[in-house]
Order: sequence, then C-alpha cells, then structure tokens
Amino acid sequence: MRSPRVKGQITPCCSKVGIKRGPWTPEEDEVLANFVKKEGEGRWRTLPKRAGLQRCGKSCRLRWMNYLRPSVKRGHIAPDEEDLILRLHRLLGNRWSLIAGRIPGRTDNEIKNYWNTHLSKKLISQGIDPRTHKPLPSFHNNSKTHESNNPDQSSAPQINSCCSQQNQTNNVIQINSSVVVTTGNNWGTTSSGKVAASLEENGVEVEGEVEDKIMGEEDDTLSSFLESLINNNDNQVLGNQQSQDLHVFHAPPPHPTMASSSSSHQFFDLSFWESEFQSFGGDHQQYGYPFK
DNA sequence: AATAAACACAACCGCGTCACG
DNA sequence: CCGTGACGCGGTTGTGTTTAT
Repeated sequence: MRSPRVKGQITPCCSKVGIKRGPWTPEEDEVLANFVKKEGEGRWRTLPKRAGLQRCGKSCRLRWMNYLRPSVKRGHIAPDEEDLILRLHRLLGNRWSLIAGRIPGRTDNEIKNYWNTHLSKKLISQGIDPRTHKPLPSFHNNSKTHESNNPDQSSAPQINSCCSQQNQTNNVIQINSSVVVTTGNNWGTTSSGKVAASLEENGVEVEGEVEDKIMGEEDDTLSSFLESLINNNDNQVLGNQQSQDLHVFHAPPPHPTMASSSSSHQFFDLSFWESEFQSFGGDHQQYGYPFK
C-alpha cells in the first residue's frame, strides 16, 4: 500500500542541501530503529523529517531493510545457503530481490554482494561462467567475456527459442484454472532473466514468461514453481518419474511460524514439500532438499 | 613499519513500475 | 487516460579493513 501523493512536494532525495550521506552512526541507527518500530515501515519520503534524521528517505529505507530490520540475519553465509543462492541464480539470474525472498533473513544487497565478491569468482575458478552457469569458452577467446555472450536485450522473450539457459526436465504446474505451465520440453531463463517455459491457456499454447503469468496469483504459486524447478533440475526427482510427468502442484499452505511474515516465505513449509515428495515415493534427504 | 593492493560490504544512484489524483 | 510521485530494484561507487610486499 502506497501513501497518497501530495502535489507540489519536493523529494528530499533530489535536494541534497542538509542531507547527510555516508556511513550511519549508532545514534542514527537507534533513532531510525526506534521510529520504525513505533510507526511501522513505509512513508519513507517523509520519515526523516518525522523521525528527526538528516537523511533522505531512500537512505533510511535502505538502512532499515538491509541492516536494522530484526529479521535480518547477519554473518557468515552457510554452505546450504550458498548452494541455494547458486541454484536460484541459475534459475533467475541477477534478480537479487527474488532470490533473497527465498532465503530467510538475507537481503538482496547482501546476496548481491556475496555473489559479486565470492560466488562469481568461485564459479570462474571452476571454469563456469557465473552469468550463464555454463562452462566458460576456451581460453583463447576469453578476452571479452563480459560482453561476448550478452543476449539481445531488445528482443521480446520467446519461449523455447531464446532462453539463455535451457534445461531438460518434466513437470507441469497449474497456475490457475486456465493457465498450465509445462516444462516437459525445455525451460530456462530468457534474456530478461525471467523463467520461461511452455505455457498453455485453456489448452492453447501461448507465448509468455511464467512469472508474468503468475503475477497476480498467490505468491505461493511462484514459490511452488521455483521449488519444483530447483528440485527437478538438480536432482531429477520428478524427471525420472516418467509416469508422474503430469503432476500438478498446488500452492502450499502457509507454515505456522511464517503465517504472519511475508507470503514469499510460505515457501518454506516443509510439511507440504515432504508430503509432495512422499507422493512420489521421494525422500527429501536423499535428494538433497535444500532447506533444514 | 610503511605503503600499496586486494577485498568486503555498506551506501548511493538512476530507472522502472505502480498507485493515486 | 495521463501526469506525478513513492517505492523498490539492480548496478555501481565509496570506504574501511586486511593482506602482501
């Protein structure tokens, strides 16, 4: 919910006069944290004045979101978190917010930084292109790697034709009563970084991106879809179940402990996924279920 | 011990999206 | 339907710390 705009007001971010920049002091942190705890998040533009801070609203929002929020988990990224970041990045590309939404306690900024400083270098050292997650081209044409395989950003996404990453798995997800996504042929990410797959609307194949179709649906649906892709791609759980190719996922119920948090975190309802795996005769431990 | 280089991460910037009048 | 402004996102920069010389 956004606050109604007020005509004639100047955005403080645009007028630098009197606005402090640079690292936050503990005193500023305390003022901001206390104010947000009391007044709640939002109305960032007017927050600095109301809270008595000499910062712009953007800076306040960023500081709260990335550092002061109680739910922010700081410190070392665990191996299972790293593994999940890698999987999600392979699916989603540099969509840090989407990735962060599926790793509790981690912020988009933290994941982005971790990727840029650790994971991308780690992949390169393993001979893997961090952008495409495919083996790097041979050494002699490595000189312009960051531009050489950049897809045409101007072209519209085409299902099964311009995916920057393609994968061979079998899965179907029912988005709503009329839209079905099948990953039986190919799925992957388009040049714009969105997940693409074969889409059918009322039984007729249509072009589009899965995420766009899911927009407006319950976020659980997107989570379910991503989860199914993650497990499929890495573990071949469903792909090996030939008779189960047409399994339809339903949005999982919210996890009791997550019920009051953002809906994206309902993704972590283990009981739902365990029952899903059991319905296939699967075992999440055997297949390396990515969460504890 | 001094300095430079490399690294890690916090913070900023510009732009796209969306809600509202 | 259009213009405006708030918000959120991803890319980039800035700054403090650590390591190498």
